[in-house]
Amino acid sequence: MELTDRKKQILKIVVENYIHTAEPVGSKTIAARMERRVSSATIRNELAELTEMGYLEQPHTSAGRAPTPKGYRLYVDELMERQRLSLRETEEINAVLHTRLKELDAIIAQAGRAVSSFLNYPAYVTATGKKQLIVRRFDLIPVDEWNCIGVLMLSGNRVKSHLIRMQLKVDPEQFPALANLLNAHFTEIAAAEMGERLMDLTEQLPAPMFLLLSQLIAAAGDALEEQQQKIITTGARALLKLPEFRDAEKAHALMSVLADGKENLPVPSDAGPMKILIGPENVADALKDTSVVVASYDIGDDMRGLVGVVGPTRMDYAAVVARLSGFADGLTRLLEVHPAPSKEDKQNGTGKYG
Amino acid sequence: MELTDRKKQILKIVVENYIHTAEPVGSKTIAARMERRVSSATIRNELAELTEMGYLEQPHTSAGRAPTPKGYRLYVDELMERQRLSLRETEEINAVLHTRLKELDAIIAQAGRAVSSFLNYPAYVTATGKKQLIVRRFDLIPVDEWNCIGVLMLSGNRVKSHLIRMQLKVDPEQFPALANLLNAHFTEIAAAEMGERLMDLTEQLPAPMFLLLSQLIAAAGDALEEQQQKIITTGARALLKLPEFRDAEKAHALMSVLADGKENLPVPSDAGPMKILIGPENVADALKDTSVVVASYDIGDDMRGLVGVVGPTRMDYAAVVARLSGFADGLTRLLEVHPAPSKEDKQNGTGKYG
DNA sequence: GTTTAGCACTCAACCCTTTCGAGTGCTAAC
DNA sequence: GTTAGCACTCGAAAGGGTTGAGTGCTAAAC
Repeated sequence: MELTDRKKQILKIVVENYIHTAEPVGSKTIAARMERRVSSATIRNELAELTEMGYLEQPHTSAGRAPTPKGYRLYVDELMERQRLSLRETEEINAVLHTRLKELDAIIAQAGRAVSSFLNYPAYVTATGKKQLIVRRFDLIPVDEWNCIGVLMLSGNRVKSHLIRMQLKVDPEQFPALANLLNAHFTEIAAAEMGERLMDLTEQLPAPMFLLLSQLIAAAGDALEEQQQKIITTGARALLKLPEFRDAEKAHALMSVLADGKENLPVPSDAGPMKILIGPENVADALKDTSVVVASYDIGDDMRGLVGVVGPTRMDYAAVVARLSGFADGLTRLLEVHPAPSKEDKQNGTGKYG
Repeated sequence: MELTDRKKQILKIVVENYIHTAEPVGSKTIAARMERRVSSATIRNELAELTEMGYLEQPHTSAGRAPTPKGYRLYVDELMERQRLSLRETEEINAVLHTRLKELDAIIAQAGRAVSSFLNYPAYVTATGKKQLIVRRFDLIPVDEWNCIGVLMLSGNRVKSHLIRMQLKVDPEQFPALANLLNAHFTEIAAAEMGERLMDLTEQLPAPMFLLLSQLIAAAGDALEEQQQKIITTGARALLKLPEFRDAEKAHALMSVLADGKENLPVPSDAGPMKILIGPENVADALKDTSVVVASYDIGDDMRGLVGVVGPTRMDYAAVVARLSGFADGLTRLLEVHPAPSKEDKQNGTGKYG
């Protein structure tokens, strides 16, 4: 038996239809989509042969055809039209990839994963507040005439550094002068003020110097930026174990809320360190059937965050409460501004770069 | 009507049973668990009153009772026994939280999230290889007599820095000497060799100097460590939209494989940059009903990684192939060793600290 | 030889009914 | 106040009939 062009065309139609509907495709549907008009009976003959050849299969006698793996393979290797990405899509992809994660985000995301896998419920973690980081000191380490390493010492004993490629060629001996300028005018102030200060200096500095300075300031501003409000949710998988989410619909609905739930998740509790919201006590409609347990933790002195867990109303409150508060405490300690040297630190005798 | 102690005890039993079974609890079950032996009829009387008072509800006349939100509330506020975490659990929690994420992990995790949300299939990202980062240069910026900022310039133009609290008080003027030692003996070599070199110096240095040096070397070693093999999976949620995973069982099974699937996921394709595995072509049993599309990307010069997507056999191969290769290209470019200054960088005129 | 219309046939999906049993509410006795 | 006993309720599971999309085959048309 031979794989004629018409057979291929039919196979392609079957695959593409099945991809979108997940339903076996019938001869009539195919006939309607064929280039050259043919009757469904003809298609049926062809289908029978394609089935015999192993490219298609029938879930049961009176159903349409679905592709077999062999059928998909042929489709992928020969029939599929390679798509080109639109320019917009390419740009979107690159944009997402280039959004660097801030350090805090990474910690928070990890905490979320940990909580969720510990408790077997979906977890969410937020960080809110108006933390004002300020620069305590600038250092510039010359690398060559185009590059230097900028090192910022920030409030809370944090250090950030990055290689900076200068817009102008710089005599390495100029770097100390630049650093001095930075330290003289731009330390101990909020990021917002830096712009003003820079303006004040416009007239006192030669143009190239000013240019370099503004570049450095911009870089510093970047580093000072801490996410204001970030919500990360993870662990949706855990929901599926629970009988109340047996049907995927419900589970999916809840997960969607969690995934982009920004506004819907319970707000910081004003009172104690721990809050339990049961079913209808939740404000968000989507959570009316679920309970939420939230604990708050401190991020340094000025920010606060929440770790929460979402589950069915019949969640194991006792276990959740205990573990969640353990996590909250752990996070608070982890994010303390002046961390006491921990046992671990002593052991390997170091702080950590990073 | 009064909330007697017995009523409370009954309520507690109902809640705790319901928490574990998700099934309405009947009078007989309760009777069996009561402290003081009573008949099920007595329990039924009490249940009727608890129901009337709004603490319990009946899904239908001939079913047992389940707690109402009000019932849970009472349980949480009064009846629940606060659990204490075992020491082991507390330690586990702290251990997870203290595992800092390496930079590469964060990028990879983010890429995974992006892929999955773009393509609406679960995604996994791996990084494998034996990347040897080496230190190009050390700098130590004195802060006070106890602290300094260590700045490492690494191969691939990466910079890392961290505040280091020294084990001994150090005269700030000693830092340049320490840095010189480091630069003289510990640059341009693999992390593994550092230990040996350090040993070689044992006798040539005064003890305190040696101590400080080893502390700094340990910190550097930490920074050089790049994850060797890391698999991150995300986006399980996407599966639930698909009819083939309508029943949560299937979805959950697949997700479990993904979540800790280390060994089961398709291995790096030796050939081209892209590989499609359809249904039974997969080695792992759990993936026999699903297809996997993987693309590989480069991490600098020595490492490779994979971005993959898992979906039903009827996945939209054309779309997935196009977008996935877009991501792979993007990642390769993002992780290039000598990144060309991007448009973005020119725009805001800076590199970024971080 | 290929294509088409026509027709009998198949079988999952849907709906309706019946059966079954866990669990109730009530009553009367202890 | 507690208990045994019994009739009752109602969801879940199992059986049976109907429906309709889709097939395979045959015989006629191209």
